[in-house]
Amino acid sequence: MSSGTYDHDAIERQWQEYWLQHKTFKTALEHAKPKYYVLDMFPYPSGDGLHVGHPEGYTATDIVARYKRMRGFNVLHPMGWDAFGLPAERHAVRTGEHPAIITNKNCDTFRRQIQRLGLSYDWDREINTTAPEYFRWTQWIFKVLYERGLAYEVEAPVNWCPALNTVLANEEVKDGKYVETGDPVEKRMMRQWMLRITAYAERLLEDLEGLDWPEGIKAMQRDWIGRSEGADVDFRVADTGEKFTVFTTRPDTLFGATYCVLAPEHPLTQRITTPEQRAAVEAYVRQAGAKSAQDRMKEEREKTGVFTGANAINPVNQQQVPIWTADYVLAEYGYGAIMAVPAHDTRDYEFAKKFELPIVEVISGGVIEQEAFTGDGVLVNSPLIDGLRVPEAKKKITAWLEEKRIGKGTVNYKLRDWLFSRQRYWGEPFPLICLEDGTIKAVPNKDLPVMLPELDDYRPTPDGQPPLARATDWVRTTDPETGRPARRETNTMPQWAGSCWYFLRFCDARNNEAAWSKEAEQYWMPVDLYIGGAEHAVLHLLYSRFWHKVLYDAGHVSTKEPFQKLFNQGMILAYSYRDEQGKYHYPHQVEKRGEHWVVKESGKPVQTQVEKMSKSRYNVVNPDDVVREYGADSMRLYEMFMGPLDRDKPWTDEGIQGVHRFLKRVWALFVAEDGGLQPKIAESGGDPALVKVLHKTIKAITQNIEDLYFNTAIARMMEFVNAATKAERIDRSVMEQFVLLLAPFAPHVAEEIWSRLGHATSRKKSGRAWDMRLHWPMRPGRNGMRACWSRRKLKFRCKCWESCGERLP
RNA sequence: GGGCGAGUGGCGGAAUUGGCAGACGCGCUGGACUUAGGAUCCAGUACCGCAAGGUGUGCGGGUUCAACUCCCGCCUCGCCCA
Repeated sequence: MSSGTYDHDAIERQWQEYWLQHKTFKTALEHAKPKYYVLDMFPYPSGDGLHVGHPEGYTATDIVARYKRMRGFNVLHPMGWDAFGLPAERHAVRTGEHPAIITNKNCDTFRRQIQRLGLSYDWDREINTTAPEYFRWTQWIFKVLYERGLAYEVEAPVNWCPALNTVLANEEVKDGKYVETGDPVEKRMMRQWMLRITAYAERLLEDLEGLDWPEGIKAMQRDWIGRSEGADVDFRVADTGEKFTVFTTRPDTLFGATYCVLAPEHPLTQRITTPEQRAAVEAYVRQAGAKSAQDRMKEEREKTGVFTGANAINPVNQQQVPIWTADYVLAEYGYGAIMAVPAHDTRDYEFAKKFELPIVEVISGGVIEQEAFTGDGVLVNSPLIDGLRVPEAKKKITAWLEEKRIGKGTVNYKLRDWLFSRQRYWGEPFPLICLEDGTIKAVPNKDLPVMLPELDDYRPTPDGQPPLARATDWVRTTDPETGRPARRETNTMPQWAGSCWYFLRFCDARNNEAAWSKEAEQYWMPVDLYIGGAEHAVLHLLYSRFWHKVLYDAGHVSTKEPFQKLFNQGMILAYSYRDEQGKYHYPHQVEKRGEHWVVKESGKPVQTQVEKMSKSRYNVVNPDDVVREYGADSMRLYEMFMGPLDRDKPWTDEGIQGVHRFLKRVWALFVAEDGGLQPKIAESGGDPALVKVLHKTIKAITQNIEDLYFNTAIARMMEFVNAATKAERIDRSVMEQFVLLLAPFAPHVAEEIWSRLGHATSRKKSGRAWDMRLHWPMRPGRNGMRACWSRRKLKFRCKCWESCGERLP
């Protein structure tokens, strides 16, 4: 290829083919080099293909990966597919086709699209969570959890969606409906596998401290874990032998407790109800069962509840207070029972007002005739602790309760154990069997993976059993130790399972003997930089951290935390055009006339706004189209140039044209119309001013990449090109260093120019040729303008770095 | 209601250490390329004003020689939690 025009398509295809063929980005353990592990949140390969949102994070990590390689790091930069999941299963239910077929097809599409972006992944490490050689180890890790007592079975109330015949997670249910389809969801008791994540609550909270994560994400995790200090207090039920325990964060307000509330599901609720209240309580309990936890907790909701007829005895003053049942108290939180202090708790206050229950002030400072006072103040009406302020009062009353053995100081967490089973086909089977006597046994490691059975019909059974129950021959098995008959577990794991440990598999992705080798894990972990969307702020990141800590305790990994630095990219939005009837129009169907946007054909006015991309808004940008028209380099550059990585920002076609023009100017700066080098690039005698510009550019871009400020890095390159375009004569060495700066951002055009500059890249190792992928330009040291980037003179290079006042890699 | 974040030209954004506000790009205006321009190149472009000059970083106050940046109070938007 020696054409003088910038043929992005030919250039990009040529280099992509070269990289793949030569496995240019294949990584191996190299103990002599410092390592850098840069990871993307791997995608679910949906049938829609890649979205322009995906490459934003991928490009950012790719720039960092390429840059770190140039700085002498051994870089682990892998990609894979989080491929279990509901869409493929729905497709299977509809068509009767095995979900692996559509899944693999989608993976192929994603791989092709991702490779077309020139991302420098080590494809020899590609993984797929649905591959038996992968989920074999997911099952193995489940066994680690199981054998450490962290997996257990319960009959639990679950969100059951009759339309889908499956259980849903709490976060998948809103207003009593499945968020995806709007199908109604009800509570149902069901045998479920749970993971004891609550056993790790304290450590999950504590270890957030040392992580280089956005503060907002840490705050969300802290909030999710929801640690609160308080006290367990025992209340006796008057005239019975019964008692119940409440958890309160405000033991200082015990003297203000004027009633108690049991959750409708609390075992005592029905037992203590007096005959005259029975009918009302039973009706109420039935009603409450139909509501979701989220709905019940809503503050703006009108409080409801029923008196049980029974009274409790307040342990601090022996006063009798009525016991109510109300759905604003959840069975799952604390003990499903509270002492109500209407004077100092907003929800109790509303409840007391509505049902005319007494309100007793025990902390001065508010106007309790008007509203609950939740602030700090001085205790009143509380014989043991009068005159103290809230924190001291808490301490003193807690000590008193402990002394009297009617309570104790405790820590409570909002975090619940993790509901880990799904009644679905397309997930990892549990490596468990159940003997006839009910004993549960783990499948021996040598028999892993437990494969999914082949089915003709992927629906649940008519009586509501999971689809796996259809495979009767598969379910019926024998205990490998004793030969006795046994049954397989028919639930499967949730989609989160595979993504909880994929970063470990990448360290040693082709290992058939173990999930990973100790050597590889110790070398590569932890992940140095993890980039992905903020939608995984809590669940994926918390679940992964939990598994990692379990693996750490079991001696399988050497770091307490998996992800040292986390960064969330923003969303890519797009302009949408909607007319007065609310109908959306495609961007090519509208135009701007004067100040207003109208539909081209009809002249009807449309409103324009920036929104999330979606098919229904007619504003989706397809990466394939962008790459075809402008090339992968332009796409990469534009996604980085739009604005700061962590911010939401709108896609515009003019914007990508702008960076495409920039690349054309870069090309023209090096390549003359006849395809030869521009004559103004000379061995010596170039404009000395440009050397200064170059050094400023090197400094700025180096720092910008370290800080992930890619938009300003690109602006600096544009400034350099503007200056270089104006110069009459430029030193070849200056131009060469500029190409190196460009390379992580627009690798195809940079490699092409590099080879046209006479460097045959890694194709030959003699003469001028050295690998541009292993050299980052540096500013010169004190004693001169000579660039110091010789690979052979590593020592000299290090010295130079120091003289620049910059840190060594 | 609570927490976090943001508010700068026509637009995306820069100034992240208190030190020339508006880098860079888009758009727009004018010009060149002896045809065309949705190609390319050159010049201009915060606002008001012919100009001299004046005004400007959501609003109101404050600290400072100096404030987009720090402090206090408010408004708007976004996200998360309730």
